[in-house]
Amino acid sequence: MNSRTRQDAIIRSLRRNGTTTLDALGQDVGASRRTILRDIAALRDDGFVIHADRGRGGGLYLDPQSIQTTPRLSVAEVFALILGITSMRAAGYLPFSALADAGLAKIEKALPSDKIRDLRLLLDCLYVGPLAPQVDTSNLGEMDPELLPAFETAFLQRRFLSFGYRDAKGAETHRTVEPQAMLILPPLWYLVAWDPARQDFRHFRMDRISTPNCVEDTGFRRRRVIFEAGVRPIRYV
Amino acid sequence: MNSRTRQDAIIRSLRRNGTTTLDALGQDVGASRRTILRDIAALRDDGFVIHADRGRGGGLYLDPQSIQTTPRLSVAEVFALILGITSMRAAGYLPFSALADAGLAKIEKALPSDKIRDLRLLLDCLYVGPLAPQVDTSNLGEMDPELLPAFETAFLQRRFLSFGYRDAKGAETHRTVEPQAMLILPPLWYLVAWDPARQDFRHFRMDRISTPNCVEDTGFRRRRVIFEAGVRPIRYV
DNA sequence: TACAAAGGTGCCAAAATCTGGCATCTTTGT
DNA sequence: ACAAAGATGCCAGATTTTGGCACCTTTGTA
Repeated sequence: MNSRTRQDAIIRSLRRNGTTTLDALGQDVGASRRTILRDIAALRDDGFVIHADRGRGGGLYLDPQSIQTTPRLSVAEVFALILGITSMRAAGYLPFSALADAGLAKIEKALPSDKIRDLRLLLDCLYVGPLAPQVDTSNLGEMDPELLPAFETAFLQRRFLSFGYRDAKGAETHRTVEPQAMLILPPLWYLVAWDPARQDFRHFRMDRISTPNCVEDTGFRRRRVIFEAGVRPIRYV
Repeated sequence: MNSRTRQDAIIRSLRRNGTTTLDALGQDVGASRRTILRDIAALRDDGFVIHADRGRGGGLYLDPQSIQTTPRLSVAEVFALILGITSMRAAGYLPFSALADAGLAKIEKALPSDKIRDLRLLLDCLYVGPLAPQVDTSNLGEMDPELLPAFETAFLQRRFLSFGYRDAKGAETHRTVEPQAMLILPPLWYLVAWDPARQDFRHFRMDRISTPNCVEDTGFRRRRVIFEAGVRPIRYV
């Protein structure tokens, strides 16, 4: 059993038993006291609030409120995710039928780890607050058409993109990045890109980007028929 | 560098370079040829379609179409997730303001792994098809009120729940599970529960559940003030 | 107040896993 | 025919994880 699986088991055990002891946990998940302690430290580091009472009659238990304070997806957000997918599908946004009758099966498979920790966190407490009757998606936002040509070239020819950027604090910087995707968080557009200088993905608000232009061929070569025919269309939705 | 990070680096390198060789990849991500091969095997196992041409003039490259056939979230679904969250918030569904101006920051943090593989997959190709102008979330579905009392007791008192279940093929089974959450995938309700017999989480469509009742105290003990005051409210939204 | 039971920490050796190198095989363009 | 490129199996070394131990702190109770 790897450490992730064991940590999931610990969370389940805590949920199931309410309050337990280190030794009982060890018995339950089949690991030593020392390992359980290490895992609990890791889980706490991950944002799980696990209370521990020392002394005689002490024990370990999950904080019922912890879900609201973890850095993970909040319950409401996960719920929104699921509802989001479903309603998008219902409205014809999604050409796929992956989520049809399978319930959560696809979502389970889709989430990065094979066992869904965040869904498990969701399970801890379902409270989403009052629901409004209708989702309003008007004003999805628009991209400044002046930016389009440079972006289109960058994406289609897989070139680096260079531009000026004014961050949230108003500081002006110059970036050269590998454009990866365009995202809309209505009403704002974002460029998602790999920044080689910072060795990380960064997100740039489109309305803060100025004077973009392509600076370099990234060396992408079309070698196979599949590439000849399959240069992917970039569509700005 | 751990294997996850290295595999991400491999995917990026493949994207950036179009076609490369094992040795070039090894140079790029700083690992041996053998390790690269192992990682590529793992990535393929994970659903990435990585073509390899043997022989002189061969090379490795990502299948541009692969994104549509992986078992992970499709691009459109990830997009729907993001749009879903945002529009839910805009409509007042979410009491939190976590996603306010932070763009994807919260989503990044929230996803199970510290670096978001699915988002990276999303980055590989952004194509969501034509968008409908309006999301329709009417008919969110309702729960059969006859089921409520047993479920309420099961959740509030943390008891096992026993019921008859007719699966998708019409087969009738009897289940005894630990109820974890209620989910709505409009218009359907689901019970999410840990099935001890199967040692896994299972999802049960509410309309396929019959004669539920609580069968056993799970041994949850209220030991601390925090539990006395904090028995979490289960609200059926 | 002493004591026992519970969580917490540091350290080290054993166990498990990961990595790199090597030999060898298969495939394919020239 | 040959060379270049991917694929596989194996093994030893490196790295990480795990378990055991000693010892500490905290706290309810006799």
